[in-house]
Amino acid sequence: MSSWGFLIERAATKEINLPPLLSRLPASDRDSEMREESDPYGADHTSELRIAGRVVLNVWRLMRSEVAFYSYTFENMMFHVLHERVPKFDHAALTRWWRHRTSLYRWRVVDYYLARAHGNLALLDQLDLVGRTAELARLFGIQFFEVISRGSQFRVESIMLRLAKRKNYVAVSPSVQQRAQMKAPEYIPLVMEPESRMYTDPVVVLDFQSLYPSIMMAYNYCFSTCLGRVANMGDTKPYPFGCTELKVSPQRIAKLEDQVTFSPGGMAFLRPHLRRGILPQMLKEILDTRVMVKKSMKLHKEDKTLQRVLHSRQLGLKLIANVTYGYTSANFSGRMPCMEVADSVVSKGRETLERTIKMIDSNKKWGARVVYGDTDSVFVLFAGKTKAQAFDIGEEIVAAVNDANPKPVKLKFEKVYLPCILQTKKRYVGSMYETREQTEPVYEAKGIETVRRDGCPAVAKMLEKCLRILFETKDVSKVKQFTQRQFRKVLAGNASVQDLTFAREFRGVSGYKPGAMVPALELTRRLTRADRRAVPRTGERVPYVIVYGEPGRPLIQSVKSPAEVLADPGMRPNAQYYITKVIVPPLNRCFSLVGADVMAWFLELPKVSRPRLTGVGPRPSTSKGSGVILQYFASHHCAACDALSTQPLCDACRSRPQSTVLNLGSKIRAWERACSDLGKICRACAGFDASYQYQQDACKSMDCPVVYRRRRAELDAEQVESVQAILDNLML
DNA sequence: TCTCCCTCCTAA
DNA sequence: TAAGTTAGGAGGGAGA
Repeated sequence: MSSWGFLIERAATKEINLPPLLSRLPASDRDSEMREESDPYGADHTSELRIAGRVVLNVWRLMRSEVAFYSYTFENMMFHVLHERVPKFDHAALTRWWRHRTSLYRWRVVDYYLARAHGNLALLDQLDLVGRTAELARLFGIQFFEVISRGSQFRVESIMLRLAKRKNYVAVSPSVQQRAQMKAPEYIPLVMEPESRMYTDPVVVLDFQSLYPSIMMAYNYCFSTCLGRVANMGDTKPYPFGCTELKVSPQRIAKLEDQVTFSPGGMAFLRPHLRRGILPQMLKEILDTRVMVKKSMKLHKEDKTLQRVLHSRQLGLKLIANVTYGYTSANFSGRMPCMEVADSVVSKGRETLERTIKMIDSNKKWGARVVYGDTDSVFVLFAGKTKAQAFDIGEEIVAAVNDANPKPVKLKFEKVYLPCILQTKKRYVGSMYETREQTEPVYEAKGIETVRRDGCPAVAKMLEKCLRILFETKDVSKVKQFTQRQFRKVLAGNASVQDLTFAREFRGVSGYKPGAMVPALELTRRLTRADRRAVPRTGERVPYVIVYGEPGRPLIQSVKSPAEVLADPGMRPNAQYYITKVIVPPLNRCFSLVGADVMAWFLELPKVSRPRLTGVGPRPSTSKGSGVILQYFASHHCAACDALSTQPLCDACRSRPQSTVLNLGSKIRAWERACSDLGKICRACAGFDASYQYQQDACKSMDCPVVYRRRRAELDAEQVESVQAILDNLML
């Protein structure tokens, strides 16, 4: 939007087709182009820009698949990846400087853009993106850009087909119709419904290492070894198999009698001595290589560069092993799916897990009980046992289970939770010990709001803090104390707007069903009316805040961008909404399990806490909507004590002028000091000297907490004038 | 108030 | 033109 995209659009208005000129084939305008926003492919995937003979990297899109953040703006990435604060100036300021007579100002613009160009390269460098992509390309035997632009099916095929070719196998290429006619899967992985409560006894987590790949290896499951359904055995005619058909004569089947195994789903597979499957062989090679790579990592501990290369290599190998199963079950987009193989893997995995659970539960000696399990893991409760005992018996269980399963299926001791909360399927949190020697536990959460990015940061922070307090002190009253303090902060309007900002991925203007109520879409529609280039890129995370609105109106009308909220003093985050709808429910989902009611804690708070008054005295409203909002929600407050009042000062404060004068004076000083201090920090960060005084040129970064606080402080300072007037009257 | 549908994000 | 899978919880809106 602000680099090549802008230049190309700009050139187009001058009737210059820029992309070919950037390419290695300037004469051909066919292979270099910018994809349209409406283009279903490309826009949401790699780069919207295609330049012949060059690899175009879209840095933020790469970052998006690389790390999980609330926002992927340049400034936010620079801070979280490189721990560097960089300013963001708006086009107006940059234009003003560029047109300025003195070169000092013009240089500022050049510096600004140079810093961005360098920053992009520094980000790529820091994450070693080019190095790792090249390593994956080597590993899978595909091209550099294909690592980015193509999916995992391509990678699996690249490796699998090389093996298959040696054995003279040819892969089938089913048509779309054939794929659609394939049988539906019949098995699903086992996900237990946990007993939803807090566990104060040790809970041991055991999981199977690479369960699906090891099952394929252990039982020789592969396209090339599958004979299809037992029910079809003996058919003289071809019977359905995968996307196509299979024909094995009854005579051959009879001969094979002892040479086949059956999956729980009723599929027959050849034993490995008769024919070794391609997939098992491929997986074995991959996992053996991974073990080798890990060994050599241990050998070359000092060589940092080599470590990095080896690490990404072993990660790539793990990745490819895990998606091999996905390749066989890709019934929507698959290029060669085979439900018979995929279903067998799932059914065998399920059977393995069920067998494990039965084994643990039925062994009285262990005194253990499985309380939860998901696909390849079991959570084992040791009621009344110590942590040390849990480690001992856990190891014993692992050994016993491994004895009962063929190689390379392997159960592994993962960790002990003490204590933990199991909320629902796929949602739990606990204090984790990974080794016997560990004395300080590590907080770990899965699936709950502390690890999700669809709430606002305030929820994640509060929930995590509350859980830590609970785990550390086992004292719910301490949690209550903390929670109520935070509620008061939100009610008083003292919470950071940044912490109350949601961010959701934008799917494109045409990416939603008609009538879908989506904040990101609603916001985009409104903002693009002012600037049609303001449409977010597909996949970009769009931030928004919920402000006070008219009662009874749908929530969607209270969706505002953080910039709008900061620019308009009439808008305040909707404290009621945030507390009762956003913060309390996730907290309650945890704390109702220990008998607490967070909503009751909130209702206990005195009702006087109200949204802070934004305008003192008569004050022109800066936007059309704010008048309405003020009318409904911001009743007038006393400038000195914040109590409700129709006058600028309440009767109580007017009756004791001396203390009120002091109070107002110190308020003004505090606002001005905050404004000036925060301004200093921002100017230093943006590379201005101390004398620089133009406020309108200030940094506009929406990802910087200092900028947020500064802009709030500026709004407070705007009140100085009216408060000063009240003060003057009082003195008179 | 309940149900259904859509959207979003995470676990495995 | 490309696209690994399913399970699962949760919130919001519309309509019964």
